[in-house]
Amino acid sequence: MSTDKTSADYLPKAEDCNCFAVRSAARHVSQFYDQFLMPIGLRTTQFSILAKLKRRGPLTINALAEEMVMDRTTLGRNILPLERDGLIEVKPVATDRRAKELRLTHAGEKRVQAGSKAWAQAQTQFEATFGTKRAAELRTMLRAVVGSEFTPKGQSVNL
Amino acid sequence: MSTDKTSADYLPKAEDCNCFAVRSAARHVSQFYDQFLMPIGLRTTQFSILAKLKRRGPLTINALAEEMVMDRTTLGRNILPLERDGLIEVKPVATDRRAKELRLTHAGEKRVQAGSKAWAQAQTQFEATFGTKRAAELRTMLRAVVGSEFTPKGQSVNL
DNA sequence: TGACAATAGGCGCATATCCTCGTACATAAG
DNA sequence: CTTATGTACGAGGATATGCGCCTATTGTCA
Repeated sequence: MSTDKTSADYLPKAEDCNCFAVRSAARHVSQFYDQFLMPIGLRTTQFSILAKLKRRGPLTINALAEEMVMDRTTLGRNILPLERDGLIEVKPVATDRRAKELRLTHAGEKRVQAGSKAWAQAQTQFEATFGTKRAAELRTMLRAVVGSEFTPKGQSVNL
Repeated sequence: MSTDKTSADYLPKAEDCNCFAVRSAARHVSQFYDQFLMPIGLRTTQFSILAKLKRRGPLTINALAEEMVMDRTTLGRNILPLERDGLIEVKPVATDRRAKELRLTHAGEKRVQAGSKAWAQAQTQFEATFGTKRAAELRTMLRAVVGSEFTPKGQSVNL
């Protein structure tokens, strides 16, 4: 009788939602890793940033944000506490006065060092429970997710 | 020659980190689903909350938080905009004056209805790209992650 | 019944996340 | 050289996330 009969009133279950699944898992895992990094004085996000800088060397905000699969403005804020605490330096790029280069300081290097040990403990304990092989499979899947372009909502990707 | 030689200075790669993997994927997927829900006036988290309430019926903050794999205080804040916009009602429980019951309003029901359609589009498009079967496998793995108790850092769970 | 542990939430603090709009600089077209 | 377009960030606004500390209430046990 009512007007809505096309799609009915389907109510998505949380178990079916890919978004909810990955978000809730992210919360769960983040809390776990955070417990190991907290004594070091780092959050998981901060450790990720520092470790990435350590590996890649100095990067601009845009470049780093893209690697982190993170919004540019998000990264811009996330580096503030790191800069405040003297773990990174932010310097303008000589060849392009718009850009800013992020570079690990000596203190930052030491913090990464300490964080790496804490991270290794978390990682080991995680995989002891979840399984090393399974964890590798999970990461492979998640990488595929990140690499996927779902063509947001503009339907076609025509430019 | 330096003093540190026990654990060497291993630097974790981002590709190996389970935490980074799930967090970056969560950001990526969240942004995608958000684009569909934005016209409805909902974030993914908000939609999750409303949909859960629709399914489970009225719940207390603690009960809902546990189902959402979310910190109690986080949920307590997340419901504020929903309450402000009249999508949910917050009432004290008669039998326990400490507890508060969250209940969908009529407007909330309609919003969930609209959100469900947007969600279905996002879900469909996600799985069209990522694969329905693969997505199901991924969710299964993520559920397992959430269900895992990694015995945080107190080693043993003795109480 | 009175002390005490346990439970339900609130609040402040700090970060994380992304969007929109605006600014400074760079590059290509004319 | 001037203008149009594109790029790198910043600021503001709003929600998301979790920890530690605090209050109110409930349940328990001597």
